[in-house]
Amino acid sequence: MLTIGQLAEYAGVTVRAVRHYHQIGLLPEPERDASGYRRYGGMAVVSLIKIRILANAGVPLSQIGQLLQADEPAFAEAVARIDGQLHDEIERLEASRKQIAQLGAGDSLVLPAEVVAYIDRLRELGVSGRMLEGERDGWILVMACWPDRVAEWIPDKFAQLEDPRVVRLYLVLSELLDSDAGGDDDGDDGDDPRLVEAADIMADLLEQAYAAGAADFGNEAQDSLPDLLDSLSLEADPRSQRMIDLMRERGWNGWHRIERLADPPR
Amino acid sequence: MLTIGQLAEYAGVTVRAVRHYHQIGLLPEPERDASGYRRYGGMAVVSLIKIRILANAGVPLSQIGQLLQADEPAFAEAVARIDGQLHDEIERLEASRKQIAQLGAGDSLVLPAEVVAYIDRLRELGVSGRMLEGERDGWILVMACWPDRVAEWIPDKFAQLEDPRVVRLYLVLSELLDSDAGGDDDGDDGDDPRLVEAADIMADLLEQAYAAGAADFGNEAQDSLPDLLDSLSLEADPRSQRMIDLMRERGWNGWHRIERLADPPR
DNA sequence: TTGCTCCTCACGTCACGTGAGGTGGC
DNA sequence: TTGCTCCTCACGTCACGTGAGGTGGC
Repeated sequence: MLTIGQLAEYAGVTVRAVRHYHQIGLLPEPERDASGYRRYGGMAVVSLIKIRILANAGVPLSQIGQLLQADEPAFAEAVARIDGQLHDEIERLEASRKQIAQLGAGDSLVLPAEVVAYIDRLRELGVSGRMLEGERDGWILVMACWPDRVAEWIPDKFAQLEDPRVVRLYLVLSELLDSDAGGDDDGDDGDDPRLVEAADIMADLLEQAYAAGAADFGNEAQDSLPDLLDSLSLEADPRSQRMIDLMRERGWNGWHRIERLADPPR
Repeated sequence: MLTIGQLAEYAGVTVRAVRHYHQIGLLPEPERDASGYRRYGGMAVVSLIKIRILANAGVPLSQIGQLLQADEPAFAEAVARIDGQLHDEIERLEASRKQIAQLGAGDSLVLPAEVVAYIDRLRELGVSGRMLEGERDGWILVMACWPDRVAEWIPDKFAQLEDPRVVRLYLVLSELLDSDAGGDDDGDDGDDPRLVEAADIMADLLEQAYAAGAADFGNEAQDSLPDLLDSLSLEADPRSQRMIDLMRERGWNGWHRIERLADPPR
């Protein structure tokens, strides 16, 4: 007859696990010897091994008892169900593997291929790592808010890259992000000339789009996405606030949610 | 700005999960609005999505914070490690699938192919389902105790099946098991003739083996396996006790652990 | 005004892990 | 005698779930 430790070893579980199975009534308490030790027979080994097979398959302990009592057809049905769940779980883990692989590669994350291609194109154009991270985070946000619209927007974004001013804008912002957040935070003695250049280009582009009749600049009426993108920029780099101010000076309100200010800024 | 419910929906988690991440410091507490509600920006959505990707990959929440702070090489290394763990987990689940499939098919369980073949052979010879279950449980026990010796024993077991008496023994025990445990438990008024026949065959076989010089009948000195097999039989069917008694009358002690009694039973 | 979301405790769940304090076996 | 196993509470862990009781927003 086996002690609890031997039983546990045969079945490949801990002693505590065996005691736990007793507590919840999954494994019947065996008889005790003279000194109060539990003594197990062969049946306990067999039961415990079956319990572990089901538990390893993810079956809750609360169901294993009934399962081992069930008759042939009921048991076979349950086994088929468990097998299906295992299959699903394996697929979930395989999808998860792909996701973290992307996460490790630095880009894409959960992003669709078009967006990855767009970010890759930016990299080719010389946009820096920090800026690419910002782009990626922005697209993650876009995917979370409007997953269905991304496919429509991407071609426009590619087309815009044909304009050298757009590329220049990306590169200037790149440089800005890479230059560390700049000595003191509060001293506003003169703007970084690159920030000014970025604002100038931006205003220039918007002016042209406005003249061409682009009424809402892709801002959907009640959607929070542009606001979220604004807040993302602000959280990523406080200098975004200054950028927004500069845009306001040039007659534009907001950065991602864009409105033409009718009057010059007050 | 988003409420906690909107944030949770974008990231595909529960509101409670978001609050939990605040509690453990994984996601920073955002500012509150006038009525004390949390208000989130775009950064929170991005952070939450990254957290979920890592959590879904099985990374403990307690590690995710540091992971997202880590620099490129450290992060890439961690991702490689996580990917390896996912790979292992998938393999574990696939092995588990095979095990429960076997469990569903009724036989083998964790048994090696030779044992499965032996049980299949018994089935062909007409051994009943209940008896086969007993055999299987016995072999599970053997695997738990002496996994390495099974391969040596199986050829002998097959060879024994060439002897018609061995087959007859299996069939008689089969019939016994299938006939329900027999009216009253305590009334020992006359043995089932099949039980007597089984004991006779068994004694006959042992006598022959003893005469041929098989000294220890495969019983290893201090091993508990034969005792466990005895206890398994006893637990599976109380009539096993009577079988042991009958064997003792015929000059043999034990059933699976077998000793020749020097003298006739006292 | 009704229903929905939000808030903060705080206990519950699942499958054990991990001491705490004590006794038995070799 | 020492070290190892066994015993029974009983609290801890992990990632939330689930009310409990109350307030704010539309």
